[in-house]
Amino acid sequence: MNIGIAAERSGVPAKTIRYYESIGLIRPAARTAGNYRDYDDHDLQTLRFIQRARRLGFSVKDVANLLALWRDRGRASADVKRLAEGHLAEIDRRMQELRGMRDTLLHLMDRCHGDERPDCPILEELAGAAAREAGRGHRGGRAQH
Amino acid sequence: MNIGIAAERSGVPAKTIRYYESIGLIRPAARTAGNYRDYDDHDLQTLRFIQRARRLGFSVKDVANLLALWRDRGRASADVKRLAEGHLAEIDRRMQELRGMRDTLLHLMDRCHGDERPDCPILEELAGAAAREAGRGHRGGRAQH
DNA sequence: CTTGACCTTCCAGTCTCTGGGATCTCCACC
DNA sequence: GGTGGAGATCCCAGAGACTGGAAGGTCAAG
Repeated sequence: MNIGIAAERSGVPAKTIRYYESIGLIRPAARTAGNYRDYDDHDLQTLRFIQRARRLGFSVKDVANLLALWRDRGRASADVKRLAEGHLAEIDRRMQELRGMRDTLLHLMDRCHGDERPDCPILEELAGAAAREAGRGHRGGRAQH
Repeated sequence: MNIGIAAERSGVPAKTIRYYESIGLIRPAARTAGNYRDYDDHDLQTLRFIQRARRLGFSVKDVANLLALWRDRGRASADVKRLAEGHLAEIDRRMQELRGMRDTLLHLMDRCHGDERPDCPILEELAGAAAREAGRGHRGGRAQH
């Protein structure tokens, strides 16, 4: 099948399939007489595998490893799980980071009137209010970092 | 002061300061006779402002807007707050996305033995979740994209 | 005057695509 | 057989936000 059909059926855009081939994530596709890439059901399965892994946030590099494990009938499931654990840790790290940002941001926003007046705790804090407030003993000026 | 000192005191790496200048986020620094960039306390304050905003996850583009609002004594705090709200929404969106990945990943990992045996639900799901999903939740038309 | 830290500029690479342009091939229809 | 249009090919550039490295200029200390 042509790349367009493979794209449609796998959910991976044709452009991205070519890109994956170019970086070696997937093997070069078979070619027709007219030099079109020619995919079969097996390729489709691989493409779908890749798409699902990417949707779970695995990097392309991780996906390459998962793919290798998938093809290796003698793999230990521990190897797969270890990879997944690493990824989970990364997800947790990113969530933690976002949570910290969110908390600080909400705190700042709460104290900003959000009206036509120019005074704004958000800008003040970004500008260094924490230091000055700490010096003056002004309340509520605690920085997260 | 030299860029190295400014970097140290602001927490923004020298390379990044040059980068910020190159993209117009900060104005070109003054230069010494030897063509070294020369920063004063005002520049330092700007750099620190930028760093705090970046730590809160604001994009460089947003930071440029925040900087403009900061310098505009006649701004309305509502404008600042609106920008912050947009950013908060983006943070929430990303957290949601990560939470979804995390949930799915955890679900898969729970069912994987993680031992020396090769059978692994993580790989199995990546390889064929769609087939089962199609059986349960029918997808009417082919993908449009 | 030499040494070495610090500075300069510019180019390339990261990561994962995505869009665009020029050109080529296929297929259905007349 | 001709034609139109879809869809294929290739390659370059850009996005976001830096980061590393090369090749060379400047400065203060010894």
